[in-house]
Amino acid sequence: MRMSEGVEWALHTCLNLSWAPPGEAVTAGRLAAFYDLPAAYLNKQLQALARAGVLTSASGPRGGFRLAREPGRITLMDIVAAIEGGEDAFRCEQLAGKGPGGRDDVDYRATCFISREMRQAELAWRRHLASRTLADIRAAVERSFPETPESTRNGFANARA
Amino acid sequence: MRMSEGVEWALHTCLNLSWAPPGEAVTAGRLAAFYDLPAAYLNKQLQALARAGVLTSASGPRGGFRLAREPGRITLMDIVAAIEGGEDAFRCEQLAGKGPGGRDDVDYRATCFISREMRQAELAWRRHLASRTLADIRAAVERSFPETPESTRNGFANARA
DNA sequence: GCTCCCATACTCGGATAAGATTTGTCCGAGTACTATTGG
DNA sequence: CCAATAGTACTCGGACAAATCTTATCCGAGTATGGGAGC
Repeated sequence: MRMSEGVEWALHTCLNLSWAPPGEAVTAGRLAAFYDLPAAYLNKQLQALARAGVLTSASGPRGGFRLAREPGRITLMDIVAAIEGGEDAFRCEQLAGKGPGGRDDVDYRATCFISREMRQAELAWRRHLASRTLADIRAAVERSFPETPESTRNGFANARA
Repeated sequence: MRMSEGVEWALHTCLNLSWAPPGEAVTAGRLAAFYDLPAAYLNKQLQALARAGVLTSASGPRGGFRLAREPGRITLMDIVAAIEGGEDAFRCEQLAGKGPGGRDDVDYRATCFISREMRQAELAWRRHLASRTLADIRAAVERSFPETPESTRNGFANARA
């Protein structure tokens, strides 16, 4: 059970976008240059974020990506779900229904105690991620590293591509 | 981020083993027949559980698998970790260290706020799984379906292989 | 009759392929800017 | 001098390939059983 590498990219990139000059879109190329990532692949992840409504995108000169709403209304869960898809990691194949005494007319995703506990565990995970917004992270970073907003903007400005 | 199918098999199989006649080992073949699973592949998962110390294994006639300790001391986390490996789903590649202002002598897995929150979320997940034992599940099942212990033993007895 | 030994059948264990998902790359569609041309 | 227009460069978007992980299968190593021979 390994989470896609793109999730980390997406999280950091969204955070960086929260420091972008207001009203300006940032291209995938610049966002990728920030961490020296393959631009085309990061672009793919950003597309997913755009489809999920986390980012807005624009083509052409002056185009690029920007946050679709204020950072306080974007949770880590939003970003993770956009990249990984909303499905549970543990997918109950209703094994209990295939054993002796199993019946076809019962939905074991609701009945099976194993399935329930696994779902509860994931729910705890989801809840934590949903309780943290980009604004929270941003504030914590700024408190520890006050120079970050400016150095991030400089990073965008200096990056070629 | 998809959890291996083997985790579901392992959980159900361990639960079934908790109902096995005491002192008797059950072969991978019978455990697989219970849910009509590919025996050789289930065997592979059971090997992992044995390596992790959840099960004990024995070769030859009268051989097979059995729980390595009482069900009250086997958590769902033990089983999941045995199959999936203990590593986190989110693996911090220390992206923050590769950006402007990043330094090589800092461990960003501890510093980076994104990494921290992701780890916290997974910790919540782990905690839930670690708080539930096989005995808990078994008790819940027996309360709702009192015939399960016997029908499971019958399933083992009747299964060919 | 009892014991020892050997052949046998059974089961786990790890090495070996097939399939699926993730990762990475490329080129085309669309858009805003710019320079040029005509009024 | 101003406006309209055509060209141009730039960016996202989705289609296409490589690599990695998961899933599945197979055969060999080891072990308890059962029968037979010897005492």
